[in-house]
Amino acid sequence: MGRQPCCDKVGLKRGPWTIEEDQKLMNFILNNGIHCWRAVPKLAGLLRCGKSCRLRWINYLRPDLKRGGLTEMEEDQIIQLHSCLGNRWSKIASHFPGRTDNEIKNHWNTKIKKRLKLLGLDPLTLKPIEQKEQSGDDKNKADMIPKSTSKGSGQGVETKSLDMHATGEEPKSEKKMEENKVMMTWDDTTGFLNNYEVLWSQLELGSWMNQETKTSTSSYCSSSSFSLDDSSNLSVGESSYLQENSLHQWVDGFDSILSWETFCPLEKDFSFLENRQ
DNA sequence: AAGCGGCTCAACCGCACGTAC
DNA sequence: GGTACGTGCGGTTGAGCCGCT
Repeated sequence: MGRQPCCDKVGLKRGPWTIEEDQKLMNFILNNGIHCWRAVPKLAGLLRCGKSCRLRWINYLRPDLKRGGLTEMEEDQIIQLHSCLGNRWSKIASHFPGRTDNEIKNHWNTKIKKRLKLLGLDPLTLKPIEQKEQSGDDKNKADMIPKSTSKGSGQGVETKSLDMHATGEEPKSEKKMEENKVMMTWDDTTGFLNNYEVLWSQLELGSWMNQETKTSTSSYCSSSSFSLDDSSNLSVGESSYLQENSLHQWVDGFDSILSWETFCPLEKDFSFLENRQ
């Protein structure tokens, strides 16, 4: 069969977005909402493909984006979520309101992965890597390890089965099956998280993860983004659902026609656009 | 000051998925 | 059920920045 390209690439602009393009896109979305990404560039007067517009909006223009680096606590949560979900960046990102999958993916690949390796842990499985791979200088390791994490390296500790870890290497045809494994019921998830906490506490690694942020799963679960405590009357699923929905509602809200004047109070959120060269 | 190498992150690409017809 | 289409996702790339020599 073969799929057609998402757009006719002939005559379309690529590469970095200009301020004018950003403003056109933002103006259009804020005034008209998002109905069909494919139609957006045409209607907004942009020489970009819909995909490119979507990416630009999600990763950069969305007013609810959090700016600035990820905190240590967020990093710890990412590590834990990654151990559960594997490279499902969008799912991981859904637990961090205002963060994008791209941002988290980049952060993982450039920083967290490196840090875990220096700790002697396989970033995919969190299992200890062979000793020989650890021969790097320890001084640098110490620099990479957060102050709260310098307690232990997890060396020689056999991690119990964390088969739910996606290795990121399984064939995509098995994705569905894998999804079924990961998409546990929320009750299962809660149970898993409890077990996971026990697991962490058994690992020396757990101790460094827990220290400053108290990010065993209990604190992880009481974080703002994945809260059991904050929404004690809600199941984890419900609270997570609410968080995801808040964004959907936010986007849907634009369907009810937001004028540029309405948008003006948000101006400060977009000041970065003017500050760019 | 210039050259170099490593790092970061925005953006692209290709494939998978969901859905309408 | 098969096909076409729009969207989402994850992997990868490359330009620009920064620190070091």
